[in-house]
Amino acid sequence: MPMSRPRRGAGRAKEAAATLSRAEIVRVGLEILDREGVSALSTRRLAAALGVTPMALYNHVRDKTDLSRAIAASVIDAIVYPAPKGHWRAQLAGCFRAIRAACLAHPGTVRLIESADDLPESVFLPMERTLLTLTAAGASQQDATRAFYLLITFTLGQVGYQTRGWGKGVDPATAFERGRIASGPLPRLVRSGAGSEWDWDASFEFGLKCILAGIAAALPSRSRK
Amino acid sequence: MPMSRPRRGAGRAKEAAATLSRAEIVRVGLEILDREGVSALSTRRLAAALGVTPMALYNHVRDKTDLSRAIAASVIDAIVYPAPKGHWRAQLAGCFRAIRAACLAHPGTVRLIESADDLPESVFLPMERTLLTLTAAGASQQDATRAFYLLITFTLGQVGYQTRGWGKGVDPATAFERGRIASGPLPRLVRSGAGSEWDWDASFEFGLKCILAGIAAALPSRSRK
DNA sequence: ACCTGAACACCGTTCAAGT
DNA sequence: ACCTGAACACCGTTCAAGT
Repeated sequence: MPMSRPRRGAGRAKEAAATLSRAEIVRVGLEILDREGVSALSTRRLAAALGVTPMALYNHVRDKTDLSRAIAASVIDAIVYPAPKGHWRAQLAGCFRAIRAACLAHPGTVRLIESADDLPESVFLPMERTLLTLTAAGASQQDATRAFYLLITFTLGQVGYQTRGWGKGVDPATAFERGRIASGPLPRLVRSGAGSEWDWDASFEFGLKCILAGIAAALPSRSRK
Repeated sequence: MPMSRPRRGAGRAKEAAATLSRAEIVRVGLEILDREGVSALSTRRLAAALGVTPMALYNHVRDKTDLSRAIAASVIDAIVYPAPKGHWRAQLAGCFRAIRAACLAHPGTVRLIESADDLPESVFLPMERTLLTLTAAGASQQDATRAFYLLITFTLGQVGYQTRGWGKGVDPATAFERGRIASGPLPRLVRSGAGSEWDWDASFEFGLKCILAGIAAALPSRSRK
């Protein structure tokens, strides 16, 4: 029965990986995620790309959840935060711009983070940074934490809409005529320019500016400047 | 071969639904989603709950994507927005508080929206409202659109973290000792009070206040009040 | 028009077996 | 210690058939 067994590197497997390792699994997993999206990231598909049997993965990874989290962590861990110097506004802006850039470089990551039950520990790093920066600027521990949630939901959400599209495939100008929206046409929306050519960079910077201005207004008055 | 066929209402199927319909499918689907989460929302599982064969669903629903979107739409469509009266701040606050309340009432919805490629048309309703309110307050079409993205990412993201937890199962006090975080302990985070007893309502209101203050500051000076 | 039943190509994962 | 192969309990969906 065991005739020849020329499995390794056969077929579509582009990785002729000599040795299987957790790092290698994560690397190729991220590649699949970037190229073909979350739905393509299956254990069987990944194993095939590595030229290996599905069950071989389980020697380096506990289960699918562990795998997904490891891939997400590999992106988040690679973020380089700018040195925490200067005005607190600049510190926070730099921190969340770095997060955004990292997630945009690997578009599937946000989806992966969103569908994860447990997040990798490294997400606590920007949180700790934000808390340090804001408490030093005079915010209470509580307000600083609230501000972090505000900043992280905005940052990740924005990347999410940018990468997967918002209302993709729906034309607001005709949605009403086709009877799909109940309450009339959407003239403002039609003229908003929100579409495939929307400038997400500018949109992010606008939101960031608003948030930082709002946080400044929430700081105790003596430290507001 | 066709011996008795006592299928309907047998076993665990709690719905003895006389007639299958799109509305009924969506209703029971939302029930499953609320009770057991997105992963339990499969066509086969749903069909069983309806006391019907999986393929019966396909007479009322195009595919899984269509089903998911219909369920999400049923939640979003049910949102009642407060009358657009009073100060623009109050209008926007009311609008997004309504969205938040609706999503919190059906915790799986955010997950469903996040993993949908195409969003239901009804998401354009709060968008149109936001644009109307803000342009009336003096904002440019572009800034109003940016402000909407800011508000919606924050609102949905916040609900997402609230329902699925943020860093659930990770203790920031010990993450470092266990070697899972690279850059030292997280004293600020430990003392932040962010945990299972975190007050998400207050957190949302804080963020909303910041955002509205920030938007106000971005309005042209003559309409800022 | 609506539903069933068998089938297909996928999943994640267990378990016993090989080296 | 690491990998394979067969198997199990699931998926979404097609297709031919029933009423």
